[in-house]
Amino acid sequence: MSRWEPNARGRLEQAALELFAERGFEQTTVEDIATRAGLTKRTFFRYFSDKREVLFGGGDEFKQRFVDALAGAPASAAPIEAIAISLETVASAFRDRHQFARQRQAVIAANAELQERELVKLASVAAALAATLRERGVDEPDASVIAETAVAVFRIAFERWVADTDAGNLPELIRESLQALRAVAAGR
Amino acid sequence: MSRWEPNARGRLEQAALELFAERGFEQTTVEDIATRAGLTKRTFFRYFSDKREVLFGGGDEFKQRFVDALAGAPASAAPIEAIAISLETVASAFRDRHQFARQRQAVIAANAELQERELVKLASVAAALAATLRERGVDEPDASVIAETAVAVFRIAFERWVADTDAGNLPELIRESLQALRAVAAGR
DNA sequence: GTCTATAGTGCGATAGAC
DNA sequence: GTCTATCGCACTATAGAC
Repeated sequence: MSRWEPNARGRLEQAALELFAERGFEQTTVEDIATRAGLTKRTFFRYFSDKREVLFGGGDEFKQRFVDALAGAPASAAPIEAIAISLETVASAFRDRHQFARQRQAVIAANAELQERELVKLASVAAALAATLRERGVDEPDASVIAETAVAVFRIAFERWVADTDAGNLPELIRESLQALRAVAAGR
Repeated sequence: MSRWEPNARGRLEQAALELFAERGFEQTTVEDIATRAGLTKRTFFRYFSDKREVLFGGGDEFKQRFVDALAGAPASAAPIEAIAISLETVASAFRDRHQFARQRQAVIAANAELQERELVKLASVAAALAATLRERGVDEPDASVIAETAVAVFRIAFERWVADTDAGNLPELIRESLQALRAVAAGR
């Protein structure tokens, strides 16, 4: 038997999600989480810079998926088409995650601090998408407007997706929201 | 002479902005702010629920300006036109505030926690605009898509405005960003 | 692993205004 | 006297330093 149980990070994330769901984010101390994971508070802060971060560990990977999909879109695609490809690609990766996403979203929805963290995560996605669009030759302010709008569309579709008890089709919801955007911008 | 100097709230806001600019948000304690304002920490928390709030006191008024301008747009105006009216109306109110906005934005830009708070404020504006659009008969997801996009456009224009040393024309920057949105959504 | 600084809260005391 | 703004103190939890 090894001195340390494996996957300390995963155990902390799991313990935190359980405890937040059971008794709420504020009613859970970092010490509680660490104890349930069989670790100490000090170890928690080795892995996560603050209490919220334990729910947002994969943030960079999430952002990177958007960026990679956008960078991989055909150079001939118009910005809005390239963005559509990026959003739908990321969306399709959530296909089997509906239950988990619902659970996580419920915890976040119950706490203002966590919602803030979520907004920051999405803002960083938007910034990364804008940078990638500039690399594709899109000038400002167009790049920022497209990137921010794309993230808004993704978020709205995602919220509609998790609000539903049975897993609908996230890419389809994305297409709907993008279509709404096109219609609105055209003045309809 | 009265026991209490008037305008405790304003003095706290002023002291906080000065101190944050002088030595940064994290290097300023609530006690520092209260002391400079001639008050105590306990009194600070009577006015502001947390340390960041002192920079976002007028948040509800800000949101209400967007909502009122949108609600006041002609019923015949298409959603995108009504939104344009709302954004430009609010923007024009900043005409004489360029210097103050720059100062405040510099403080916010220097600290991640304050940026979070700013995102929350803008998210609440978006939610209020979406609700107002629904009252105007716009269905979901269109209402949310328009509202989120509108706020993104405002933010991008505002950032460009404060980034400039001399006060440009904020409503004009808004029109530019909205035009970019229309062009992009049309696939150009 | 212990210690410290700070954010933020609860509650009662106090000093004025009326 | 009542009402209200402010203060003082004790307290918990986070977060980081040592």
